[in-house]
Amino acid sequence: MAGLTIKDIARICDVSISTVSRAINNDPGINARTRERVLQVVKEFNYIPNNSARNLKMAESNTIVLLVKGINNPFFQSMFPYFQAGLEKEGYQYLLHTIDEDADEAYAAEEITKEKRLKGIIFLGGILDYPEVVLENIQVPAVLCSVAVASPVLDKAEPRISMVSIDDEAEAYKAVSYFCRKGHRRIAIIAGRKGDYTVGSRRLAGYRRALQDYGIPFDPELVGYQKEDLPEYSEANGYAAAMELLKSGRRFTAFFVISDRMAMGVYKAIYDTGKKIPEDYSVIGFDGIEAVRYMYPALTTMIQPARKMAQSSIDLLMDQINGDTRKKHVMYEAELHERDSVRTIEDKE
Amino acid sequence: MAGLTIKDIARICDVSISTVSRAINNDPGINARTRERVLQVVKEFNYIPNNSARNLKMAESNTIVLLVKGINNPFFQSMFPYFQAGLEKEGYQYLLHTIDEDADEAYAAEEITKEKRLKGIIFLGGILDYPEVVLENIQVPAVLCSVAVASPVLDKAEPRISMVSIDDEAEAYKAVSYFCRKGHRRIAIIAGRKGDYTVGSRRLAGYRRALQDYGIPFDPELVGYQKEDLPEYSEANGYAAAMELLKSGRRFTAFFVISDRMAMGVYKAIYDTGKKIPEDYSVIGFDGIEAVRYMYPALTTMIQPARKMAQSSIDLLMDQINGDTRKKHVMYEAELHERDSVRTIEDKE
DNA sequence: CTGAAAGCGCTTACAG
DNA sequence: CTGAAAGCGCTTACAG
Repeated sequence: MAGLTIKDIARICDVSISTVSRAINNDPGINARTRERVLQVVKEFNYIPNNSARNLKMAESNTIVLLVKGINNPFFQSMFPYFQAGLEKEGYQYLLHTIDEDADEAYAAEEITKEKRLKGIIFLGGILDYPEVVLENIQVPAVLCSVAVASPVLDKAEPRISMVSIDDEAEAYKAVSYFCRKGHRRIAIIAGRKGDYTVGSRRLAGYRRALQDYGIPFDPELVGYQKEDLPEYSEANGYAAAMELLKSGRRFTAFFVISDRMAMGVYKAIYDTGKKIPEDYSVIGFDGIEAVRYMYPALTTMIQPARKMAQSSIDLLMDQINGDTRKKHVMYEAELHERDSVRTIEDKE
Repeated sequence: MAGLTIKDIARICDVSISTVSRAINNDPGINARTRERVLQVVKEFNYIPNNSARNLKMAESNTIVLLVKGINNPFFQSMFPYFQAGLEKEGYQYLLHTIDEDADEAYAAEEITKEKRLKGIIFLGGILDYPEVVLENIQVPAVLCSVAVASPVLDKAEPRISMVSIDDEAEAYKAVSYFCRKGHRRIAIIAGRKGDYTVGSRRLAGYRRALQDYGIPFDPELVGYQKEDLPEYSEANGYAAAMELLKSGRRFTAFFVISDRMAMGVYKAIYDTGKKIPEDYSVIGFDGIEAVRYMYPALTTMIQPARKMAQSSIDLLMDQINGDTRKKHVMYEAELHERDSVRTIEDKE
């Protein structure tokens, strides 16, 4: 019922199914006229080959999957077009495969690898506790992009997996140092969830190190953790965490917010308490998503080089596909984009 | 090389492959102890069945795909969690399949239907010029959600396809009428691209009808079309179109913007020209995405009932799966959410 | 309850 | 250049 098979086309054309297969796969060893005739029928009857059968039989396909955990993350979303264009330029088919926030990326990767005969796979987002064993299992060229991994794998000299990332600790350090240089000394942070051991904790660590280097004591009361019951890194979570800080009575002049979406929530919290940006509170975000350029005032934020990160991921994957077995770790720097949400505090204040 | 097959597991367990298959598929006709033993080995060796083989053989799977055109559309994004939760609640596997802006949704649908033995498919976004023939071809329960279709299919009495939508013309009419009741008479619109014959043109039509009903002459100079060279419905496009209007020297007091993301761009254009919202310009958006609640001032917008639309799509699909062949068309109303971006113009002004 | 066998729709050596 | 045949890894009647 589900439609025509290669057999039907063969019968109609009065050739063997081998010939039909060769025609649709552009096999060089086929008479041009025969190919035309078959293709004509294929078109006319709107025949579409069954990919499952194809995947089952073929030694290898031409597709690369981008396995995304966190489809709602606008920073990841901003990378999709780059991945797509880049992979297409290399001549590969590109398949976006999304998994739930609570799904197991390792299992998902193995599953899809078995189903399709992938040329390669790029992990975007998520956490991999034992990346080497996962990559070992899937037996397919792979690279991790913005994936949180356990640190042992990150041996600089001899990385055991290919990955591209930023140094979350260092970038958070930059942002907070900037605040310090602008004269801020009471700086709040909207961090990860309590107990987070990935990106959130690394950015928090950078925050603490910056404070220390500038001789500012760390005040646990100035740390706003994301709520468990609100979506992670969402506007709502930024709003809730900021509101709590704002209402705590603690004095501070700046918010370092570890995601741009949360920064949008922070803006609203500030406005809702009748305060102004940057006069009363300065704000720095993280990610560099498109939307925050349009906030009022435009958000100063740490921009992750989305395009470069996507391109590097593709490059590292191509290296592997082309037989270069050396794994590489590309670490990018984020860039503080100064816009209008941070003010300078003069000494006399 | 790609890992264990069912044969390997059979050999290890010293049973036939039939038995392994029954164990992993929870077939009732199998000895409980045998099943345990097999499952134990499956787990230990981390065996994952090949889905292609499974799809090829099985009469029918348990999966439903959500075929999305426009992965970057935040309104669609906001529906993902509802689709996921709803479909899971019904006991189905849910697969998000995304296609490019310039891909052919009809072809994609046929392709995936052949590959997997789908229980059903939901189209989200995109355009279907001949929906009946497409749905006829795929031979699988299907519903269209927010898909632009040619009107003939929309016979109210006897719809030939199942779909859920809003009435774009009527909703735009509502928004613009609201402006009129608030005393605005010079109202600009940020519309679709020139030549758009789908959502954009319908909302523009609603705009024109509202003006007419309120005795306001239509002024083509107040229509800002989206630029061809900027992403559709993006902040950047809203910014560019609004800026052009703002600099044209035309007098007007309000912007009806047919997408929230564009409204974000409009905000910035207004601010960049040194004007205020809503004092100088009032703004109404369309969609009801999360982010615009956090704009300053909070955007008044037409909220599409994302949750209900997702749920209805699921319900219509379930009806078909359960054998009800009657097609239905569910039309929802959007709701104007009054926030802070529209001011009242007094008579004397 | 279990196994041997057929077959899903393709691709790809192998002969001719 | 073309066809007959094997086989990818499963599921599922059919026997026993």
